[in-house]
Amino acid sequence: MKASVKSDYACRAVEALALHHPNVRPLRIDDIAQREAIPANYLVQILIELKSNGLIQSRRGKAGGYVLAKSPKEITVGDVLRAVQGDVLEMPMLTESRCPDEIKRAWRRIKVAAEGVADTITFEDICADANGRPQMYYI
Amino acid sequence: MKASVKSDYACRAVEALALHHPNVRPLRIDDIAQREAIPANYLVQILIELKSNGLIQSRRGKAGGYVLAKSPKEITVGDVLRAVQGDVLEMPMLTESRCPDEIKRAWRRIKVAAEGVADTITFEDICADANGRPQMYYI
DNA sequence: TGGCAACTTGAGTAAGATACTAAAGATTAT
DNA sequence: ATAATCTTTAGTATCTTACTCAAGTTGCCA
Repeated sequence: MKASVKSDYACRAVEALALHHPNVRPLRIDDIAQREAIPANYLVQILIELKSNGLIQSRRGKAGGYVLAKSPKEITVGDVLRAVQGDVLEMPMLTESRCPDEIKRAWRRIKVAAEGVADTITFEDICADANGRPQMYYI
Repeated sequence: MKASVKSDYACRAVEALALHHPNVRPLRIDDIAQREAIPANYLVQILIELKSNGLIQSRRGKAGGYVLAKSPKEITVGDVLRAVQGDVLEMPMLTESRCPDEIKRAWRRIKVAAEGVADTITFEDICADANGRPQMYYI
């Protein structure tokens, strides 16, 4: 199992927008790209996916750009991962009949654990952490 | 994040050997391949990796094959994943300086959660599950 | 209303990973 | 000896990743 660069870029882009929230002035692609050191032409595609999944909004034309579609506390890392790659943790073997049920259950437990944590971390948490107020991660 | 077919094959192969344990007669590659519906020529490479990581043992020549190197309760899914892919959950962004610390911490939480579960599931658990004695997964 | 600045869309692509196949070599029981 | 087995290395078709690029659309503003 391996996390992709793309999902990292997506999280960093949403973080940039979350840190900018609730400022109404939209952030331009190039601003996000430069601030987060992400190739602008690649970021374009990621932002489109985040938008089509309702996580961010865009404004076209001059003075255009992106803002969050909802508050940072309503967006989780899990939401971002599902937006850019369909699932937090893809497990093709779960739909393969040749994989025994007991092995599937083991895979599913790992998947549930990862999703559970990803769905727990909001971008409010991440912004607080960025500002030196670490969250109570291990309750 | 996506789990590979290879890691699934590896778990299924170890399960086959665990179900055979503690029988001393080794299982042949072709036996495991046929029972688990894994391409034999691919399984060869996986078994070598499992062996070089000390999870299984081999005997060459006639009447050769594979057996577990230790008891099923001493082998976890995490051990198998580390053997065939180096880590339970690879996260290249954790070593990239461009990734902000607060995002890294979020990734690390997901990684720790997945590893924690993977290291909890032993092949004794899986064999018990296969034999209709489901484990207490959610304590 | 013309033009520029921004997002949008779709096509293309180099490099690497994945999931195999194949073959020659080494070892051991009989 | 020889057959059966593991071992090792090489090769490869397909897919995915992580991009680049260019033409199109929209909206603000002078």
